[in-house]
Amino acid sequence: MGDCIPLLQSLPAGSVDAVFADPPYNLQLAGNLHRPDQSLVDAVDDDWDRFESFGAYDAFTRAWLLACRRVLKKDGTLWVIGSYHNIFRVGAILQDLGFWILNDIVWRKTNPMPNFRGRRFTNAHETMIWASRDPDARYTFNYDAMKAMNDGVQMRSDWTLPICTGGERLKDEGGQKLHPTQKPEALIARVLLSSTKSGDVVLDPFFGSGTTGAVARKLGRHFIGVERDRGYVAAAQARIDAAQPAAPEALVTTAGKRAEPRVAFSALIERGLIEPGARLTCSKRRHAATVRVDGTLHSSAGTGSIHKVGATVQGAEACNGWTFWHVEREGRLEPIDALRQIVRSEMAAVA
Amino acid sequence: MGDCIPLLQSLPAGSVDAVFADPPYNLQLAGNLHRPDQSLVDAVDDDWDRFESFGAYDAFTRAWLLACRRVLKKDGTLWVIGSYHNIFRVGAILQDLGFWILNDIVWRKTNPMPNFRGRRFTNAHETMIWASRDPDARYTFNYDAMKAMNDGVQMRSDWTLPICTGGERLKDEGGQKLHPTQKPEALIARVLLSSTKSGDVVLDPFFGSGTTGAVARKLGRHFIGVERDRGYVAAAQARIDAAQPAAPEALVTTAGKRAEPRVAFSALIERGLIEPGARLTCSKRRHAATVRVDGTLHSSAGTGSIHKVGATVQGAEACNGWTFWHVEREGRLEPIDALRQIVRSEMAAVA
DNA sequence: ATACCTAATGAATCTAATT
DNA sequence: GAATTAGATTCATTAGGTA
Repeated sequence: MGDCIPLLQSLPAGSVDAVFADPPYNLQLAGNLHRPDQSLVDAVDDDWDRFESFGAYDAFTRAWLLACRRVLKKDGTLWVIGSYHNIFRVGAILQDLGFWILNDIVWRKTNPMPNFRGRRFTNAHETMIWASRDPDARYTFNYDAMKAMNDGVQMRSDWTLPICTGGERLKDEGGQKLHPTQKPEALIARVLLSSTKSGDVVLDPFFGSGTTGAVARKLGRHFIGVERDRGYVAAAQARIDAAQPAAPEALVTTAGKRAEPRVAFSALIERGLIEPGARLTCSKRRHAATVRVDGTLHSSAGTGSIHKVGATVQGAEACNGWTFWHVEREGRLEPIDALRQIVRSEMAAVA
Repeated sequence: MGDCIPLLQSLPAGSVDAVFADPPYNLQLAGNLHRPDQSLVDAVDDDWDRFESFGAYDAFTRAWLLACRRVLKKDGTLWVIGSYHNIFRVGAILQDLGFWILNDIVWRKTNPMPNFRGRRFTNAHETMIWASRDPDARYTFNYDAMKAMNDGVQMRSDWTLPICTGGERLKDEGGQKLHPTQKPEALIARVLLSSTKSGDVVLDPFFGSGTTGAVARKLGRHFIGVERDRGYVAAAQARIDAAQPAAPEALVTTAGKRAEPRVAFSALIERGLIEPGARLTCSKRRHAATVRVDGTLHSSAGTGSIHKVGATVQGAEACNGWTFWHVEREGRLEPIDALRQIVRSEMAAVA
């Protein structure tokens, strides 16, 4: 328990195989945010996430990265997770200190918080940087384990996982979330399975609710966790005591690919399968509509999605636009559903 | 044709709506890479991607970002694409210069190059940063068009698109790829559709094969492209000349409620759609108020606009009175928003 | 036991026009 | 330029209650 920067000085140099760090993001939030239903969003406004300036954040970042660097073995690697608020600064400083970036990994959230005001893209991911202490490090990468986890093809730099909710999310006595930024165990598990060996020592300088410790114990790794908050330390200890070391294969969560991934009509335009301005008709050419650049249809009867316009022109309540609308190819009318299949086959490899 | 940093000085300040930049990535490749079948990977080893140090790359980055910042309108936005080699440095410098990050966007490649040596995760994505010139900018974001493109739900910060191959990839006389890092048109199209309006001016300081220009022309945007290499300039010019602008009616994209004309509640009274003295209730008849001749509401909780009284009776901070308040018509409760639509259609007929 | 409805919530740099 | 007013805005998932 304590501040990681002075505390890490007490550890011997070159004693740690890997670092996983989830530092403050420096969110710089101003004012309150409400959902459309008027409820207040519970923001991360803790003291530990407040910094006076980018300069202050940079100095903090440099200090903890240097402290981690000292305790890392020469072939060790370091992971840092962050968002666009801080990850660019962290990445640049880490390069300046001599770390060598091996990959940046995107955590795609299946269930992110939406953008309530409709003024930006839904912030649906976070970024992790994986770096070795030195450019010539002989780091650990369990290539085949990762490939096996990914259905027999190489693990990519984008990982699709849900955020930490439900029973996994630690609660306080009042039933409220114990820690504002608890990470899912599946995320840390993939980190440790990819870049550490059984028996390795993993250091987490911002231990929080102890996810790294719990996962390390389950996966047969040793860990060192540093945390300033007494309450978090106690909760983490209880959590880790309750964690059962499990067989690794039990932790591998198969992603459960959806049988038929959803395809937006606009994807056909983006793939060049349909041109903006193209004319769609029903199978008997009784109804027609024009394709617009954003993937909506326009007809004299109205404007909207392929389904909505299909329903409108027929005077029906609903319509499956994929089978209703056709496009002329080589003199023949073909349902746009056939084009959707082409996109699906491309996406299937990625899902 | 020329170097963007001096060339941008000749443009008037505040003259550009958006910047899309695909700068050198500073890949720092050493030695050759062969595929498992012994074939040589055609690496990006061009002179323009060589920098002496991180410091040299940072100075270059700061210079072109500053030049772009000068020519951007105050409400303009800037996009930069990069990989883990350079994007952290670009992002940090951009923040230091006062740009305000709006999103980081992950381009997930459906068909990335595999990792041939099996020593890292497949590098399957690139990162784009979208930033406004200033924190308080009133930037363009076509929220409803993006939502329409994404099958009716908010567009997320991760976009899944194939890399540029096949017929779209420009070739030289020898049939070899003309440019080593040509981006797919679908990627740039989504950038321009999301954050620019028809008729806007888009600047690309690293024009390369002219993808930004070709897409801008197709989508009815103006563009300025700067490129040092004479060969690329010629190829880009030919490509853009061949690009067909989309039909104007296809360019119209989905606009939401925000784009519709404002209607004062008093206009409903003036048109006889609501009588002074009429009783309004919420959808569950839990709250009620009376309409006064000047278009204000009166309830036991207070008096004022439809929005203010709606908020007051609920004890909420804000309220959209148009959707909150209902009026009884033919035995059924109908939101007053429906009456607003009648006024709007009358206004449209006159306009 | 199942289906259906309502409520809650998550690392968020979250408005725009008029007075 | 500051203050005020208008009014637009959410997705996936879990949990719990009711029919």
